[in-house]
Amino acid sequence: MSARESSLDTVQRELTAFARRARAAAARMHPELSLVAYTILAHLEEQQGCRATDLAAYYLLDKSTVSRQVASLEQLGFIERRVDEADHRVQVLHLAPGGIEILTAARARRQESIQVRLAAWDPEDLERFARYLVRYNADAAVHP
Amino acid sequence: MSARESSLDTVQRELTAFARRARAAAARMHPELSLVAYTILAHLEEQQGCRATDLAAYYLLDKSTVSRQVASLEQLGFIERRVDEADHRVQVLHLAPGGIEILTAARARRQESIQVRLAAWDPEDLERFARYLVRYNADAAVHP
DNA sequence: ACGTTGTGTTGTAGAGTGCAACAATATCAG
DNA sequence: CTGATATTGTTGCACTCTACAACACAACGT
Repeated sequence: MSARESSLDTVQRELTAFARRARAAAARMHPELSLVAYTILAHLEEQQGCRATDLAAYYLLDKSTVSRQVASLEQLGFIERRVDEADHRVQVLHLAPGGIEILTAARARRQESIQVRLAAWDPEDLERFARYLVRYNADAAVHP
Repeated sequence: MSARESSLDTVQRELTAFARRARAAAARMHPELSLVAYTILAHLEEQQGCRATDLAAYYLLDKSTVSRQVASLEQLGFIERRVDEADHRVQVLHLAPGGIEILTAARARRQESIQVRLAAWDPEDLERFARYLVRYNADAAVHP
């Protein structure tokens, strides 16, 4: 096996292992907010004015799944749905005050956890790791 | 926000995004093998002679969940259960021929996909990325 | 021998998901 | 303008994954 194949193999294996643990880890960190819910709220914070269809496309979810998640998040008072005036089929999603609050709390707990976990990392390693992850996800979006 | 905090934030966000997509991506790549099933088979290949309890601990799953997954995989002919002679409570799990076959096929498809995705990466970047992921997962195992 | 601990199974309930069918709105061809 | 088609989102349905609780069985300690 070449060095390149070996690296690819490692990347695949480690990412798979990570993905497998992520859901349970998220549930432990913030039981009140599932990984999907957390992700949607974080996405809405980044990109104010998101449509449900965009979320479905980005996270590879069925539109019905997103529809239910959104309905649930709205009922909990975490997000608001505003009908787009230009296109009455579209609902534009926004964070509600309650959503901002719980997102902030959940993220703080996640950050605390990751800070402990990566405390021993050099700043350069951390920065490079972050860049690699961004690049990987960008590549994954192009070659799904 | 300091550079370190910014990097931590990016790592967290990108890993979350990745985790969110992993399941659907796996389902697309090998519909006959769920992400959990694939992970268990790969784990068994690496570590011949695994106990169900070890799998549960490693992947943060309930023992009942692992029990059902294992039962399903055995019924499909992908793994074998052998009672440990030294401790009759323990079932040692091994890959069956069918499991080796389907694991090989699924991994090939995953590798093909990841190869396309990371085709433009320099070997050094790839190698560093792989090392970072290994280190991250090791840290995550220590600070769960 | 008996209580405790460890390993795995089964019952139950709930969340997450995809597919198919549907309603409402928008767009485009004629 | 009108009707066909496409887009956006919801609902019904079935299935998987999952955790928790209760249990059975084996092993280990006193």
